[in-house]
Amino acid sequence: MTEAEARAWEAFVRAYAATSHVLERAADTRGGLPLGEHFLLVQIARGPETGVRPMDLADLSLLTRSGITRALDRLERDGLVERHECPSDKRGALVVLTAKGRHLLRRSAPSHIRAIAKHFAEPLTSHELTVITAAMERIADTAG
Amino acid sequence: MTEAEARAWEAFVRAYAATSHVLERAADTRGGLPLGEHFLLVQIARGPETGVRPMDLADLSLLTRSGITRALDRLERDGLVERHECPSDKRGALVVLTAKGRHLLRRSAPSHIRAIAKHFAEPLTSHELTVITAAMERIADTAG
DNA sequence: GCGAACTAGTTGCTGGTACAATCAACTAGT
DNA sequence: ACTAGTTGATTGTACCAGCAACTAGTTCGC
Repeated sequence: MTEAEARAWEAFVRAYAATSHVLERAADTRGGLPLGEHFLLVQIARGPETGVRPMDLADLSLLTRSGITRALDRLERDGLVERHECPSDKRGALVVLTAKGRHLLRRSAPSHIRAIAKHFAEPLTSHELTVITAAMERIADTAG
Repeated sequence: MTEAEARAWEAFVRAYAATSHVLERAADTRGGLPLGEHFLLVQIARGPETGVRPMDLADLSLLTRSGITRALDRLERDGLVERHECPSDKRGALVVLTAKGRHLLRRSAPSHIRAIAKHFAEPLTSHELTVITAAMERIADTAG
């Protein structure tokens, strides 16, 4: 590994730590959803009407299967999602947003988006944005 | 925020999650140091001979002050670092590597570096590497 | 069909992190 | 020097994540 690569890695790690801390705090002070839960709800909202399999959520994937279980427990306890039985596979569940979950997601999204724009996107040129998107997707796919 | 920005953010988060998981596992199976502790030891090794202030470590910064305290507790318990009194400010401590810590860091670094090269740097072109370094450093500095 | 291998999801346990409160030491204003 | 306010570091508490072990349902090979 070259010196330049090491420097890139360190900058990458520090950038992630800095932005995630800032966003977490921003969400917290505005009564919004924590980063992880927001991400999860977005994935569920994007999925088919019939629901999303927890396993697919794990693959997407910031959490392991057990992490998904606990996160869904919390979201279900708070009435934001529901688990339904999967007709084609009785082991599995189908997770869907409740009306409350959909509503909270819509209400929480704007400030979340503003925070990302301010702390992540704004410092970047459009060329950097393009390059970063391609590079990050490649990294995520090869590593994941 | 534009669609492109949202996509960049999501790719960024997923890339971080994927690489950090892979590296953590790689370090674990080879008996190496966990990511966070490795990072911490590197920062301490880089610092002045006289030692590094825990607060500076927190600023660098993947952990809060309290996180640094616990992490240093573990490292000190394992004999990798020592806390000395700071002569110029008696509230503070000066953290230095022990011989054992220096040795373990040297032994752990190569596989760590190989893993970063393989899962982070290798998928990138040199142009991407340059762009990413500059962009990530800017993000880390503006957010942190 | 029927048992073996596999997969989806959950749970006990352990370890790590943040937040808030606290203590001690430094700094400035009087 | 005395007090007020700030800063470096530590501790109590609660929460969150991963691993490994487990249950239940599915699929494959014979």
